[in-house]
Amino acid sequence: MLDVKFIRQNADLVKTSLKNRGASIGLDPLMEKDHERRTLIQKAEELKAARNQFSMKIAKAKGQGGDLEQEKAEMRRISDEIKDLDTRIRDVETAMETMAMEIPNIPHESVPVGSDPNDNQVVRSWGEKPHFDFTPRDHWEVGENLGILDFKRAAKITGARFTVSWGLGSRLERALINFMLDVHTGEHGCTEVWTPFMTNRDSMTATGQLPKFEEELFRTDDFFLVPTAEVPVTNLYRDETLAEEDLPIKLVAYTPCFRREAGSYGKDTRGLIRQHQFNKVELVRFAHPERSFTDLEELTSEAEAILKKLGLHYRVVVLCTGDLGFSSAKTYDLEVWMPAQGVFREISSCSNFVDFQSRRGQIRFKPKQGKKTELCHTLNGSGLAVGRTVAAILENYQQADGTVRVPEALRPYMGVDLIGPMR
RNA sequence: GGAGGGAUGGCCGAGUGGCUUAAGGCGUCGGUCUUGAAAACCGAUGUACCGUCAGGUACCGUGGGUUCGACUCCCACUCCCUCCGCCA
Repeated sequence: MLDVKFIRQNADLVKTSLKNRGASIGLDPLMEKDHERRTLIQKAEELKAARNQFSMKIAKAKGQGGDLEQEKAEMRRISDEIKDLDTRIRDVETAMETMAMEIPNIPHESVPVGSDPNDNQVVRSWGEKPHFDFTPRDHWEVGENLGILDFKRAAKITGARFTVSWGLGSRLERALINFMLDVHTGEHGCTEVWTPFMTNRDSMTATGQLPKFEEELFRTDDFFLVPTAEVPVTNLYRDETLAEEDLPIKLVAYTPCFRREAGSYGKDTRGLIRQHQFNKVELVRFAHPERSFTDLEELTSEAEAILKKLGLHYRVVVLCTGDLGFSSAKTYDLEVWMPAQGVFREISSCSNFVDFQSRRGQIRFKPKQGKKTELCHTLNGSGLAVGRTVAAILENYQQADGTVRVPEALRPYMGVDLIGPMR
């Protein structure tokens, strides 16, 4: 959420931001409410000052045995008026909150202006496309032929867009999770956290999933299933004040992720690319505002490190204003090469939300030299999406006979060099 | 599911209708002392909103009510804790 005062003072900037994002909402209704609110507050505070005066007078008179009937009557009138004004103020503020929640973050100045994914810019790439002497098969075909991926039974147990993995397929999933966590904790200095996989409404609101994207979430009667570890991990410090010297705080968490994928019917219906439930190792940072964009570069390179160790060809793309997520000020997508389809697929998304989430969640820090408490900047990135990593490995490391070589870095975790057919 | 207890500043914690401008402690910051540190002592230290300024207002879990006036009394709700029951 943006600060209403900031919107008021930087209306042009916010309007440009909305236009560049292709957003359809305007600022005028919010600004009108803002004006109304300030007028009402001024009136109410004047009356409250008067009420405090009268109250003091009555208290003193009572001490001297006096009885101020006239003042009491006046007080009653003032109190009624205050109550009325307070109700109106609250209504206006509720309306403003609803409107402000719908305004997306302002893209950072370094973000290219554009309308759709075609305007995203490739920043760099790593590795090379692997060469095949045969026509590479899609990962679901590789997995089903080996008997390690089982979409049919998953559909029977639950439904479409779920997966069962068997044997070394299951082990690959687990190996990747452990491998990623070990790299981020051991080499990147992240602290591992284990969180609830369901959260309440306040947490979903702070990170920006609610109120706008409720149709994307699975829910129980009481809670929402996490669509990403970003939600529980970022909310660890909601409504807390951190110490400046503790920043940046670097966390990493594994969670399953649950997404309805509403509006994506017909897209990626086969394989592991778009599932209702998938595993992800997530990097989250709480950063000092002065260096959060440096933190974004670091965090992105930490996610890249996993792809490098796995020997997977990828490229880094900076999202243009039109493709940028609602809460993000700047996002790099890591796209891994998928030889069967001959395309790069998103496998990680690394974003700096600046103070957008921390304002909603009141995540703050106290500067050392007696300055005012400030909002932290929050960042996160997949490090990586595990299901898509499995897909990438199956496609990039497949061999003519249908077996799949295990990337060097993963062998200690897999216990084998080769994934052969299930017996 | 049943019974009971609780929610006050960064943290702990006192506070039964108007000197609450929220006691006291811890922590933090500054100072004195010290070669330096610790200890001791002295002082400072909440957040947000309105206003160009002066200044003003609000905030003791949330929302109502009573009252001239609510941290304090009444009602409802939320969350946390303890015990019992059930249970991986």
